[in-house]
Amino acid sequence: MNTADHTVLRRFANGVHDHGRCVSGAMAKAELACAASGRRLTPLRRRVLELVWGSHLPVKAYDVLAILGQERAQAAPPTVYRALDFLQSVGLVHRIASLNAFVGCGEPQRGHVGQFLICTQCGAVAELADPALAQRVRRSAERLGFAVQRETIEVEGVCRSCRTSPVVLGPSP
Amino acid sequence: MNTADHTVLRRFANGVHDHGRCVSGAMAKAELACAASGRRLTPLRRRVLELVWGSHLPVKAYDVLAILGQERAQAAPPTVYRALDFLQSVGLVHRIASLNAFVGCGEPQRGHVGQFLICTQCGAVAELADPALAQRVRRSAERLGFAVQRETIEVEGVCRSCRTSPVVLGPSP
DNA sequence: GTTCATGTGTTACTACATAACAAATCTGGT
DNA sequence: ACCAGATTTGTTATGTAGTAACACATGAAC
Repeated sequence: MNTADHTVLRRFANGVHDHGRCVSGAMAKAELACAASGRRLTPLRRRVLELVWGSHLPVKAYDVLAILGQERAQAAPPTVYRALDFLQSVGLVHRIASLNAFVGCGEPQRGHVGQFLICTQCGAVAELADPALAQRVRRSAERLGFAVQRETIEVEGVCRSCRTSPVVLGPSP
Repeated sequence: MNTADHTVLRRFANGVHDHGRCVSGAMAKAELACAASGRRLTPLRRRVLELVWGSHLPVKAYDVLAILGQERAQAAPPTVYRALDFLQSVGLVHRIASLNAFVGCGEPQRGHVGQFLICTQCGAVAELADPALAQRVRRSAERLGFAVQRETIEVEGVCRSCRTSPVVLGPSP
């Protein structure tokens, strides 16, 4: 669609799409990623990952907990947070610090620099992987003698579809 | 000290320094910034700003509350959060999302792109203003049709002084 | 099949943040 | 000085996010 698409790890859910395919694709990649690293994708962890992939919106831990609680009698905060910690450690989900929420990762195999675009209109989150940008951050920090371990870039703004077809909340005065 | 120093809005508190001057300087700038924008720097807000500037480490809201509670009988969470909201709106403090903590801003008058270096060893936070980097982020987002409103860049790593004189927690085995 | 590591259940708690309304204080106009 | 409206602060209560600690269960490895 444009020249930078190869850097997009996770798209905005613009327009109608078969979200079931998003989910099943993500689950398949998750199986592979876990198998490759010898980690166990248990039923619980699998289910939590599915719930995080429930939409293209970031998902709150306690929302996951609420749904999980309907499905199994025993579900407490640690149940969810432990699963999320695991999924993060394998690179299957990311935590968005500015939202206290989680999103599924579209490309768990690739490096994770943590670049996110957050639409303030529809709430959807896209993930980028722009190595040049990451490199730019690294150099800027290293000029000050700072050794970078992890970069978090969270950009708020309005996504394309919300710009072209903005949500109207009521008649303008 | 190096060619990029003009981009440093807030330094790591490396080595001994007269922190009283940091604070008094910040308070003077705060008075100016508020006067310029017609906002009121009340005694309460002033005191909260001083407490945030208490060190070069990020400060938690409830730590501010604890100190404030010793000084005045009436101090509840809203007391602190309202003051912090005000100070943020004037650009006098920043919130570090990944830490749930606050730091004073070294240059309230200048644009605030929100670029932070967080040392995982000593906990100190530096603030940068690298317009080229901000521009790079903006362009990367705009290629996807995304209109940037606010950029948050929080980089974890090890600062220069912690690299050169690392904190030793015990004898190495 | 016993052992050890890993995963999950359970209870309790700590930390972070805001809603809603009441009281006090400041500001500008007369 | 006085009043009216706006802003700031006090107060109570509640909502939201995340973790500690320990018990129990399950899996893999020998």
